[in-house]
Amino acid sequence: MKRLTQQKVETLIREKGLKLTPQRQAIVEYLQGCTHHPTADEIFIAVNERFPLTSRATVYNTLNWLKEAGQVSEVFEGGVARFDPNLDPHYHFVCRACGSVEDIDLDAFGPLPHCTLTGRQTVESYDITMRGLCAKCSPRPAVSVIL
Amino acid sequence: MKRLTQQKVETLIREKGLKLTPQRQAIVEYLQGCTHHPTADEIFIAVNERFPLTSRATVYNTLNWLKEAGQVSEVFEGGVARFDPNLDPHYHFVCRACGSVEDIDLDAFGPLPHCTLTGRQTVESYDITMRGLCAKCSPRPAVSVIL
DNA sequence: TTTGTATTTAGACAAAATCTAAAATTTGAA
DNA sequence: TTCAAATTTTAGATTTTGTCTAAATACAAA
Repeated sequence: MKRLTQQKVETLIREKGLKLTPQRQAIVEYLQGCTHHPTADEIFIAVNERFPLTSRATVYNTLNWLKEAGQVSEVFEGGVARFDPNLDPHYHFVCRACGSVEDIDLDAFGPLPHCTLTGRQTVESYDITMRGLCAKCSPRPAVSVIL
Repeated sequence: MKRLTQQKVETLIREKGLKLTPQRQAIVEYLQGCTHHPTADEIFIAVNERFPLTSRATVYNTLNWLKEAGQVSEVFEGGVARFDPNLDPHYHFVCRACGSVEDIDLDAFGPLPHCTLTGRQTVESYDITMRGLCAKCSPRPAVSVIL
């Protein structure tokens, strides 16, 4: 399971002659520890708990650089941009009730059928987004209880 | 091939006791004639060519109503909301060079393999977005020419 | 034509993201 | 350890996208 790491980011920063700042480290650490798909604002708030004067510009600059460097991807759901530190190829599940976004492993789907487009497009990748109700929001089957 | 139509929208408007205004008609006509996936602003500009004082609020209100009524869908690509008058189930292709969004017929893919999620989610639908280069942006194979 | 109600408009407002110039920090080298 | 150069950060202004509001207007039924 590949994921954004401090170490990898540090290497990339050094390679490009960029600077390792505490703000950048805090953003990466937060993303690394994330179990969900945070918005820029969630990241901004989290980083400000550790570095109270971090500006939004820094958060956006860092996120944009991480995107370009291929260390996070951006997922748009319901008009909201979210950031995804999961570097393994994967799909997404979005709950229509609570809006949560879950990662779905590639092999939940099995191999996709070969796809031939008629319009001479060059297909390089594809995303699949499943929609419905997440476990928490799904109605549970009634359970019999012996009293 | 199902598509948003004036007639269907008029029927829905009457059914709900809403009013048929020239602005609404202009928005629907524009969407109907669209070969691409316009943004709210493109629609705003197009409608204002015919009705110069149409406000953004009217455009957004109408688009939101059309969405609720199931007569258009909203596609988010690259952080931009686009509107889709194609009512047939379909997928999308997005060009990474020019950003254009094309509809891909459902059967370009063939039947999808059965998908079993382990997390007790209830899957109701899914979207597939293919990414790559569109026909215009794809490098063409060299063609031999007899001189 | 009249009337009641829905709709439109212009502009205020809000949220998300980008840009700017000045101040501060990082880093490599002395 | 100190210095200098370059990058980065900050705060706030700005832009973009979308929503909300109150007053004016237009639709549609009688």
